[in-house]
Amino acid sequence: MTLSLHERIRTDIESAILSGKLAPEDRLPVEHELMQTYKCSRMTVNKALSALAAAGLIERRKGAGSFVGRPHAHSMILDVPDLPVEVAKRGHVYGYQPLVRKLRAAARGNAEEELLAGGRRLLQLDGLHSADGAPLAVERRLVSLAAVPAIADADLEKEPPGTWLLRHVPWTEAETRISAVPADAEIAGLLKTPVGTACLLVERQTWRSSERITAVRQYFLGTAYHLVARFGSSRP
Amino acid sequence: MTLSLHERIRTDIESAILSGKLAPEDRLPVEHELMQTYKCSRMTVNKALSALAAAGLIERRKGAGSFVGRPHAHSMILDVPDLPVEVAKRGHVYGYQPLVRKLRAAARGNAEEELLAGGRRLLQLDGLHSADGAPLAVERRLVSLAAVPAIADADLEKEPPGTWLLRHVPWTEAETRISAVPADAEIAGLLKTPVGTACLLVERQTWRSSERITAVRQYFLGTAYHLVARFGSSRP
DNA sequence: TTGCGCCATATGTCTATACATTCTAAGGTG
DNA sequence: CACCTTAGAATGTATAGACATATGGCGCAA
Repeated sequence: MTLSLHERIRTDIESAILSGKLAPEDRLPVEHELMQTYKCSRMTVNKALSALAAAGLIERRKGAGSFVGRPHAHSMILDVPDLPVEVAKRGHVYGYQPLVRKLRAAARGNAEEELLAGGRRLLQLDGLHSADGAPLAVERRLVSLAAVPAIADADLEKEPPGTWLLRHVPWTEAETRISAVPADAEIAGLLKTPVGTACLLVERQTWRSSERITAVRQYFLGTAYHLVARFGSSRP
Repeated sequence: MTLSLHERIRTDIESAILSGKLAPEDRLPVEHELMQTYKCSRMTVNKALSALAAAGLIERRKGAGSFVGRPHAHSMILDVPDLPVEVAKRGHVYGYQPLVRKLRAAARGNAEEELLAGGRRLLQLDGLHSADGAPLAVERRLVSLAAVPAIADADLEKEPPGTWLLRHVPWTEAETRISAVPADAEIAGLLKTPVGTACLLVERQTWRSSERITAVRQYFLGTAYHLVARFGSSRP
């Protein structure tokens, strides 16, 4: 794979930063210097530096120069795969079993639900994900009918609502909260595991602009599932 | 805030996609059409579209055109904060208590440890993180002396090794695995909690290029800690 | 009808230039 | 010495044009 010139400039600087040759707060060569180093026009250099700035690796200050950003060790990329896809990738047969489908108003006094409902009704969708017939996760989902009226007519018997939403509803923002909880009686019963079993709890909310679309709680069997986050070039 | 022209083109198309006016797989106007619409040069249009492509909102195919991408939930940004900072931010007093500091060879037959050691010795560093005096997490860490010889002389009595490494050792790649496990007798004893309590297990490995630096297992008290991942503009 | 090759189309990259905007530092003035 | 002005430096934005390269459809030939 031959890199284009601006990609080469970009990766050169990138590796200088990642290897520590360029330390945080260090000043980068100015555009004119890089023009001479690589014998190219300023626009080419600019494209490389702008990309690095967009990626958060460097900070550019008009009139002052370009500087290496502070290590951003604090963020990694978390893969949040669609469950059916993920289960299939691990070589198992995926199954989804709907448990509850209920059209209802937001619970009075529950601020979360009231925000999600936006004055209209909510669709509650609970279900059980399984792999090779064994329970994998229990899901409790609320969908705002104000934001997604079409879901009232969707066929959600075989396909989990998360997959349907992913395919039909564009969203702009999401937040996922990950914790560990013991299974209560109901969860434990559905997952066919003793009460108190360690479960990975994934809570996710989704927005389109400032409008709330859906909120979901997924209880994964702790020993059967894990999440992976990465930083840097993907590793097998 | 007045947007520059390429930003305006970018946001115009962005909102057309997010509002659903442009559906996934739809074809965008070609660059020459956008040039006429906005009465600008091709480079300006190109900059806007390239930014959208870099953000994953659209897909560009040379010779074919630009198309709205399928919504992908596949990646979110996971905040992996430095524990002392995170605890302080929540208004608690952070504490770290070293438990084990042992220079040893890789366990024979343990492929993970042998890869990490790279033929030389490992530094094992176990410790307990606490918030307001209450146990928060147990940490079991291995550091490759081949990669980080300086850590043999570091003062790790008050500062956890993770924080020291973060500040002194540049790394290029990391992988974090998140799962839920029950506390075994040892973990439970350290965390002052019953055996079997649900713990959030965070396993992280770090590389510099292809050299392994450190591997750590952190067992968090499930009810006392959670991780957050985000997609989209930061939300309070 | 099928398969191949060509060409118009559309994006990818790069150049050279121009002017705007913002920051820094030098130098002069009170 | 403190303050203000100003010139230069550096990035931000935009233009117009050139050539490169991948795509897909159309027409021609077997």
